[in-house]
Parts: sequence; C-alpha cells; structure tokens
Amino acid sequence: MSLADDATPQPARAKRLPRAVRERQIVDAAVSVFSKYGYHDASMDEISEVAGISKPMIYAYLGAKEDLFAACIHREATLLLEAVVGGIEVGQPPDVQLWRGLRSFFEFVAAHRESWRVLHRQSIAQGGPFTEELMSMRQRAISLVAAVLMRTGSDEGVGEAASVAGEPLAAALVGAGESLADWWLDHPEESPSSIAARLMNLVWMGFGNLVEDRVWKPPRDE
Amino acid sequence: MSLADDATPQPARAKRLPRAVRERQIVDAAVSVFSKYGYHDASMDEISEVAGISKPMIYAYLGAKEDLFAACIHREATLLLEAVVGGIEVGQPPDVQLWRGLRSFFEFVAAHRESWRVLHRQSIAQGGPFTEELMSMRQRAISLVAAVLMRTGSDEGVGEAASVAGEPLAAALVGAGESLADWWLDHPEESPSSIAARLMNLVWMGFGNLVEDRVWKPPRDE
DNA sequence: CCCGATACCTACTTGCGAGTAAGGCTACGT
DNA sequence: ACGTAGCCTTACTCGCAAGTAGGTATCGGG
Repeated sequence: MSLADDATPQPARAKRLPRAVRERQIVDAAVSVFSKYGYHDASMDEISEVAGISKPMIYAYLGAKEDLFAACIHREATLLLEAVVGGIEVGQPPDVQLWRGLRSFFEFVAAHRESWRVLHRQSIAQGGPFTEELMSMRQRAISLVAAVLMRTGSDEGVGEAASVAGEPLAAALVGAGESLADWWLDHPEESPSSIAARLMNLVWMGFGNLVEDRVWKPPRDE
Repeated sequence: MSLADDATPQPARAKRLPRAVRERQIVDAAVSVFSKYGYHDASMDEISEVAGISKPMIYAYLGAKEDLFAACIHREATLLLEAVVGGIEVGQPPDVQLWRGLRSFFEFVAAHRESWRVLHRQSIAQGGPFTEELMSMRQRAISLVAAVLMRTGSDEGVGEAASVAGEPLAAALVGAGESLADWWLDHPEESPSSIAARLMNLVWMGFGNLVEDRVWKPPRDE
C-alpha cells in the first residue's frame, strides 16, 4: 500500500486547533517578536513562523499588522494594570498602598520582560493608532497612582501643596518607575522588592531625608 | 547684457553652498521630520525636500538613513547635556545645583520640542546602532545627576542610604524628568520653572513631607 | 582660459515585506 | 455518506522607499 509508511510524509501539517487557542498563540508570538525587533522591523513572516502557523491565518484572525500590535498592547497593558491593582489593599495607610503597588509593578516586569519591552519602548514611539490605546492605558496608570496619593489627602489633612499637584506628580512617579525598570534590565541582580524600596524611598522620603539617613522601611508583613 | 531679465528661468537650481552649511540644514530637516513621523515612517525624500536639497546629497554628506539619524541623536543630545551642565554652578549647595539643572532641562525641552521628541521617543525604541549612541548619552546624564547627588555626600556627611543608591536613584530621577516633560507637552500652560519646582519637591522633599505641607522653595536669586 | 574639484540634479534599480487569491484537508452535523 | 463550515497552506502581487548611476553646472586656481 502506499500508506504502508507511518512517518508523516507531509512536511508537517499543523494540527487543527480551535480559533481561540490559535489567537492566543499568535499574540504570544507577536509580543515576543515585537519585543525583540520593534514594531517596524518585526515581520509578519517571522511572527507566523514563531507562532507555528501560516501568515494568512494571522490576517484572518487578528487583522492587519496594526491591529495585531494593538491587540498585544491591549492584552499586556491590561495584565499589568490588573497586577498592580491586585497588589493594592484599600484599607492600608497610603504609604503601604504605594509600596504594594510599586512592588507588584516590579514583580510583573520581572516576570514578563517581553511584555514590558513592548509596552514601554515600542508603543510610545509609534505615532499611529496605538497611541490611543497606549495613552489610555498610561493615563489609567497615572490616574490610579494619583488616586492613591490623593487618598492620603482624605486620611490625613493633606496640604494644598500635594493636592494641587496630584496628576503631574503621578506622571513623574510613573516615569520614574518606568525608567527604573529599564535600568533594572541591566542590573538584574536586584530583587523586585529591593527596586521597589529604592523608588519608595526616593518618592516618599525625598533626597532631603535620605541625606540624613532617614529611610522608609516596609512594615512587618514582608 | 542680453540677459536683461534677472529671474532665473531654470526650475530652481539650488544655490551652491559650502558643505558645512548644507550638513547643518540637512540635520535640521532630519530632526524635524524624524520628530514628526518617527524613524521608520520618515522618508529620505521628505527630508531632502524639507532641507531644500536633493536626496543624493544627503547620502554623499551624511551617509545612509541610519547614520543620519545617529547624527541627529548625537547633536541634539550634546546640546541638551551642555544646556544642563551650563545651568549648574558648582559652588552652590546640592539642592540648588539640582534645582538649576532641572530648570535648565525643562527650559531646553520647552525651546526644542522637536529635539526632545527625537531623543526621547524615537531613539529609545529602535534596537539598531542608535542604542549605543543614545544609551551612552543617557548614561552620561545619569552619571551627571548621580554626581550632583553624591556631591551632597562630601558636603554634608551623607548617610549610607543615599550613597549606595546613587545610580539607580539618578536613573529614577532622569526617568521622572522625562516623563514629566512628556506630560508637560499636553499641559503647556505651565512654565519651565514651575515644572521644575514640581519635580524638585517630589524628589527632594518626598510625598511624606508634602503631606505635611512642607515644600521646597528656590532661593532668592530666582 | 582651461582643468580639476566640488556642489548639485534627474531618473533609475532593487529588495523587502505587507497583504491576498485560490484552493486542499478534516471534522462534524444530519 | 456527504456536504458544508472552518482550519490551514503555498505561492503569488505589488507598492513603497532606500540607495545609486551617471551626468551637468559652477567655482577657484594656475
């Protein structure tokens, strides 16, 4: 019989899988490739290869390159925000809330370096329709931080100085976090908690206090 | 003369100019176009058009697109660093030095928005040979800030807390400045000094002090 | 006045990668 | 058992922009 052989003679036909699974694989591959080469230098061919599927499927499921990228941003940003929000416990004093949020952030970055690269480096640069998606996510992050900072205001009678300055300060803090995360990529020996503590000290105590060796320390519960 | 008319009949042959001048014009145009579209979406044709010269001249003088971009980065980054360094006066106390440096930085950004866009948004994203150029500049900035912070150490007996943490804190501060500068692009009503003061307060006093309405203020001399 | 060098141009080639046309295989419902 | 819906592929088109070939004007010096 011609069917005597068992080895699949076909080059390697991919096994049929349900759409949802394929979409996940594709986005996974896309995040990885985008993270490696950047949006423009990433080719759909390579993404399809990494995803283990042929190019037309990507177009069928996720649409054009732009759409695919937007899907990556959306998924990863959502995950990041959820991680940070999940780390915050509302009952706590404001410094602890901030501390928990920062720590969650750096833990996420440590666990998802590729996601972070895509989010931070790539999406900011492109002027396309991503800006919308990305800026909205970034804005949510800033608002979240601003909210935590302002909650301080309700708890302790906050001074005008802080209350007026909420959003820009939140922007600065978010930027500091992003930049520190980048710096961290070159100094991986540090732990997420340690990085978070550095930033916490800068932002909560200020250099003025650091000069006098007054440092902030996380509470008992780790 | 038989050439009674003065108007040049030719379509508009560019006037002959020395190489140095052309190079300057080309880089000017390139910064503007890169800033507008980003590295990849900027076309050499458009740059040549804006520069008022034909494409081959660009290749003759500045080399390939990559080289041109690198030249832009190099020039703008150098200008920025010089502006910041020029704003610092070494005799002053550390907080004043920091203050002056920040103010110079934001003044530069205000005066050269296009340069800033190229430096901050574009160069970070590309994974190419720019990274080298850019990272080196960024590193110089971080080192500079770290130096200012550490000088604090010599003047006042600085605590271990601050001295160990110099570089990462400088990275965070630089990032905070970058991010604030971005935020500023959407809120142009503020003055450079006001933005610098916001950051100064965050970074020198910390939220802890801000909560109690303790703010940092620049000295007399504006 | 001539000649080499330098500034400058028009008009092309070329490669790369996004996106698609057209069709084959498999599974499951009826 | 068979048709149809959905998974999957190979093998193209085609536009765009980087980079170049080859030639023309103008300047300065001998």
